[in-house]
Amino acid sequence: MSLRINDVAQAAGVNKETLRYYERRGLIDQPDRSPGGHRLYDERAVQTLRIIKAAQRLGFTLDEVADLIEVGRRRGRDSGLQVRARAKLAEVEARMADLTAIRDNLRAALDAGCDDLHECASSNCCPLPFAEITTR
Amino acid sequence: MSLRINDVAQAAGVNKETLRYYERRGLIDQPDRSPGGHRLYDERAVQTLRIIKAAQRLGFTLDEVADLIEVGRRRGRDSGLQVRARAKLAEVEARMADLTAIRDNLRAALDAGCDDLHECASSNCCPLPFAEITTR
DNA sequence: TTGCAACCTGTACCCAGGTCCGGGTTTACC
DNA sequence: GGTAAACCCGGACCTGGGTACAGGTTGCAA
Repeated sequence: MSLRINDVAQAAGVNKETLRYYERRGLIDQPDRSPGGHRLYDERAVQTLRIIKAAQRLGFTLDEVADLIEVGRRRGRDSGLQVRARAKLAEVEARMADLTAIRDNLRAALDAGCDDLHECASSNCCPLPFAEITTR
Repeated sequence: MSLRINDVAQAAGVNKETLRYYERRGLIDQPDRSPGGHRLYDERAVQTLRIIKAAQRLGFTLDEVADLIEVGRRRGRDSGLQVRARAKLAEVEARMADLTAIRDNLRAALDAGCDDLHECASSNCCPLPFAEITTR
């Protein structure tokens, strides 16, 4: 009653190449094999994929997901998920602050009716920040 | 009274390889050359670089910047900057909405005290969205 | 005139997160 | 037992925005 790579991929909504890729990266366990070498998965593989995808949607990279799975394995109190989620939250908020600044600049450019970057760069009444390059 | 590649790069706060790269990509004009083939820039090159960097900070890709410069060149009313800025604003706002959802999920996971992804995935009281994979 | 910094070209490499390809097995069904 | 679909593996390729390197000129000054 085992699943083959394509079954698992479809059930989890990913490409089957992605499973082999995650296996290479150590994100999912090496599955059993048929006598001829074909991968044979069980239901838990689907769940693991869902977990990986959920963590990615929370903004974790694959390396971070691998780490989360690793610490989850050798459990005891505090798997570290809380700590990592707090750090990731701070990252996400920082990224949102960046985007907020970008959005405000775009809106300012729209409100000011900016229509030519060269003109804006040479007149100093344009709201776009042309000078702040070296400071970032 | 011409500037060499390193002068321009330093004035604009970028790597000099970046100038050659932008030249290859058609973002900056081919500069004059010395008899021996060294690039000779004028002041406008520095301004162009600043414009490129400002546009990047507004979230435009290099291809989009190339396009903005191109339409800015053959002017007439409406360089297209307004239209493009409006579209980019919509993109930025969509990205912010994504990040808002991510942030809210992270906060929910923190509030719920989630500590193990496998446990969360199998109990259905966890606020993390494990099922929404195929829908995106 | 010699020495060395700065420059030239073309190409390879970096990051992440996959995707695709080719040539060769294996499995499943009729 | 034949055949087509599914699978195997290793490696190349993709996007974006650069950066690094090798091996060969040029520019400028002491």
